[in-house]
Amino acid sequence: MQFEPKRNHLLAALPAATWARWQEHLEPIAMPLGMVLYESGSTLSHVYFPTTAIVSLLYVMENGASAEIAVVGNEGLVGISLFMGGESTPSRAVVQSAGAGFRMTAEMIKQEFNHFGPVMHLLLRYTQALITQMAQTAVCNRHHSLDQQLCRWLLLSLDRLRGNQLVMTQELIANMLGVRREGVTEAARRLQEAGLISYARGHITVVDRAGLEQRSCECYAVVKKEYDRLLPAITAI
Amino acid sequence: MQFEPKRNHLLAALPAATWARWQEHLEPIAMPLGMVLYESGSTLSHVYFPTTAIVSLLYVMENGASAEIAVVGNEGLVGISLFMGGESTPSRAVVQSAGAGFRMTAEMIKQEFNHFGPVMHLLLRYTQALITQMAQTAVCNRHHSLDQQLCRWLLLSLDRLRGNQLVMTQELIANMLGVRREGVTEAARRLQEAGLISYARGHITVVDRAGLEQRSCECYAVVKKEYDRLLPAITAI
DNA sequence: GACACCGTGTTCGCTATCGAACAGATAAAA
DNA sequence: TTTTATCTGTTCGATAGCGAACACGGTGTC
Repeated sequence: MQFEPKRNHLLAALPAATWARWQEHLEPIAMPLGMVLYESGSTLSHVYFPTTAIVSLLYVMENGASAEIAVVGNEGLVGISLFMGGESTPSRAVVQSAGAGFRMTAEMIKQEFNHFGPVMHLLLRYTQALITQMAQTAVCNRHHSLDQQLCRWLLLSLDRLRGNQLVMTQELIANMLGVRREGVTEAARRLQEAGLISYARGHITVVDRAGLEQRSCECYAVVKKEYDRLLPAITAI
Repeated sequence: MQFEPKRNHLLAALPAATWARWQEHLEPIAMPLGMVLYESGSTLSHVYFPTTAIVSLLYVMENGASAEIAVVGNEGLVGISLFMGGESTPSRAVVQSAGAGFRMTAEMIKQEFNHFGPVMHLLLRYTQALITQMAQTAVCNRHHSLDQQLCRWLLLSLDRLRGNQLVMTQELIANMLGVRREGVTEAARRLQEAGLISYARGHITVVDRAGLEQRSCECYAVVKKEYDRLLPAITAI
């Protein structure tokens, strides 16, 4: 069931003719936790359309510390640099929440992007949404508290999953946010004490989603609104 | 002289045929300090190609605090959302260093983007470079000290100017970086004591550029390298 | 059942930055 | 020339997050 392409919103939004053309070129692929879809600077061989997996775009610094730049789930695709023309980026794409997806060869996606207007415009609108997410990440990193950032992060992840549970250790979250694990522990405790989440050994359950939204900074709402605006038919599915 | 279109690297990189077509559609425009090219959420009427001006893409928070998302000078263009398809973005574009540039109507740039391959690919490669800058801003905001960020910021600005002097108050820099003015004062004093810059009432002179690069975090180099890679013929001009 | 490991909880001092308040200095305006 | 506005320098205590160290308790393995 997780190998159902239409669970990816971009694939679901394709015109019928495009979809017919693509179907045989989409290869189902499992995405286990920690899988690296591309490395910093490496030429991409495929683009990936997650259906149930969540992928983090991370920058890993020279000293090994890391920071998440954006997150991609079933609303989008991993590998925009293929059609943007750069073929690679200085970041790394890592599966943050195990699941599945589909992939298509670099050659095929470039051809589709260049020859068919509707595909191009869909992919570019998605790219703009992704840009907004990156920009807001920069703002959030500058101005907001760890508590707020954790709320934002949980909400972004939740939007890309079914259900209200995340399989995710605090250590992993800390790596994504680019903070210490202890900081996440304390922030998570505060959220738990406030009755917003409950967690145990790598399983976080969101109890009060509205509460999370309230405690989050404006960044989550800005990003969400922009995705809805730019990809309307899609997020409605 | 500042109304010389070819001082903008994107314009300079256009194929001859394109250039011939564009010439009469480029309107010279002065860009005084503080001029707002577009507001958050507003539909853009033009794209701007700075020649001597520098433009900051800023996000302004609900409480009035701000953070720079990226900076655009004569290497690029302001208003990518026009051809990306969104028509607006949640950020604001403000002239950070007075100068001049050219602009083209939204309609014209969209038409050019959609009908002519080389233009599209050039603009998309530029967009990818801009994306890298945003991503690196997020990383820098997370991990690096104010001193390092100031170095990065000075270098980014310097690359977009002639000479080695910036007309820029510490207050303004603080707004861009999203920090307090006092913090910038102290960081600037440290840089001055180290013999890297000298400044006086809104005029900063870079004395030792190599020193700045050394003291800067890796973020500057990553961004620079990516611009050079994605827009090679251009930055060589 | 014994054990090792992993995920989490908690503590310590430390530092960078914040927020606020005010002082001095230089340029621009009257 | 005087006045005013702008820009920069300096100080204070407060605070969020860091880095390191270690304790606790489930879970899976042998």
